[in-house]
Amino acid sequence: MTDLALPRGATQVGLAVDVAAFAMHASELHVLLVQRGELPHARDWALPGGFVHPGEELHEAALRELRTETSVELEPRHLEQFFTFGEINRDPRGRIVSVAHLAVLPHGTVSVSGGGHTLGAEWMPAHRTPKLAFDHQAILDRALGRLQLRLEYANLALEFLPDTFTLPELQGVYEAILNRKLDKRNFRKRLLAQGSLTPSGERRSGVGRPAQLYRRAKGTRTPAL
Amino acid sequence: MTDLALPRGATQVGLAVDVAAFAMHASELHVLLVQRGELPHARDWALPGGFVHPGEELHEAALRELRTETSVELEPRHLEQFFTFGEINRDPRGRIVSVAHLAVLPHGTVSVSGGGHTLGAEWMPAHRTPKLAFDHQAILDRALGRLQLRLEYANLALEFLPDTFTLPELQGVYEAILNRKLDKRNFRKRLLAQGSLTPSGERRSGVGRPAQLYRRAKGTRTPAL
DNA sequence: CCAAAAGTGTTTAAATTACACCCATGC
DNA sequence: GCATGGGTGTAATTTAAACACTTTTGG
Repeated sequence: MTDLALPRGATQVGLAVDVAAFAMHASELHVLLVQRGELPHARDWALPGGFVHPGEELHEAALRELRTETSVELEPRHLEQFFTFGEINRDPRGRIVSVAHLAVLPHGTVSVSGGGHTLGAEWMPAHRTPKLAFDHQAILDRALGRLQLRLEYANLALEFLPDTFTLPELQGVYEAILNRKLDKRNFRKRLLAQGSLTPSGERRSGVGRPAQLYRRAKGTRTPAL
Repeated sequence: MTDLALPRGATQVGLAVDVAAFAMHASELHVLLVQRGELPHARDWALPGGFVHPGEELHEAALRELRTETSVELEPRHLEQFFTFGEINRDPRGRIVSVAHLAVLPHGTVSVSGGGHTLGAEWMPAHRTPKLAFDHQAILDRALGRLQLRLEYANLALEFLPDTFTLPELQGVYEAILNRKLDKRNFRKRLLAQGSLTPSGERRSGVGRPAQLYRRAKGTRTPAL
């Protein structure tokens, strides 16, 4: 491999990543937002994101922005690129192309606080967010669409839950993402039939009858796509 | 909107597009390839593509590259971005991020010749291509996957055909893309049931019994996605 | 009348939907 | 013993898959 110069006329653009990071809280799907501390759009809420560093892969940049703009400590259980936003005027600072990523964080990722250049970070209900900076509402909409698609294909719902979980909890994840109610009996039938769950033997007590705990069956990791 | 400077540390990268353009020829799915005339990878076959110009939208760049690198005269009937390839070392000239596009050209787009910096352009069977430059085989593989997905969702198969077409022709498109045979009776049942085809009244004669001609039913344009 | 491709229906299996009551526990 | 949430089965409908022969035309 020879090292060659870029041809003349090759547009140099700012390369950024944005991350729509989802998690479940209180039976509702939440998305992680940060409050911007700088112009443009200072004080507006936005998806975490920023510029890719030299020598950094796209997914590494996505992870870094997630970690530094928020105090999220946990590794995402799923991370995928889903669309690239490149409209000329999407950012007033110049031509900035953003490769948007979808991330799933496990349950328990509750407390976040701002970091880096942000004033703060918060989990907000994904289906009703405040006005967002730039074209981030469009990015979020597309992320939600992709999330719903992935629910059917991959077992992506499992990534929202801890290692062991109950069937009503899993159903709650589906309902929060699809934004509609599902029939309990049909849901259980379908999920158990596909054989990707193993009963752990334990049960979880709370109010009402204790629920059977399940875990992901061996050899059913979410495919890489 | 204030005009602001890019922050320090913002990576500037070369922004490119590549296009996997498909069409049907002789009952086989073909992809449009160009033979490179310059380093790197001179004389290798590659997907048409190149750098985005300043002030040019991503899809405009994709269309321009398609037109200038090949002599394809027709408008694509479908064009969508499907993945962004950004690995650090995918191009020996430096950090070049390519937004890959999938295009569908209508039937009849037969003759192509090289243009611009290419030595030539050719339609090649999509499922068995020569060794390709850069990571273009990976791009093509992903394009084929996306094409198969779209077949189910949207009526993307119709975009491969002229305005009027026969059911056996349409089935041929499905079979070429899915790379397997389909049952004639079930295929017709399914397609006619979904009500997106209207018989034109005409028939097409050739060898054997003449076939009924159909056209796309009104109000069933392929969704924008 | 023969070759070639178009066209047509039925049966079976599988998947999806709708739907209502009993069970186990904590207080 | 009662409130709370967990758990279970069946019938009806829809959808998908398998499968072979007849029809129309040109030569």
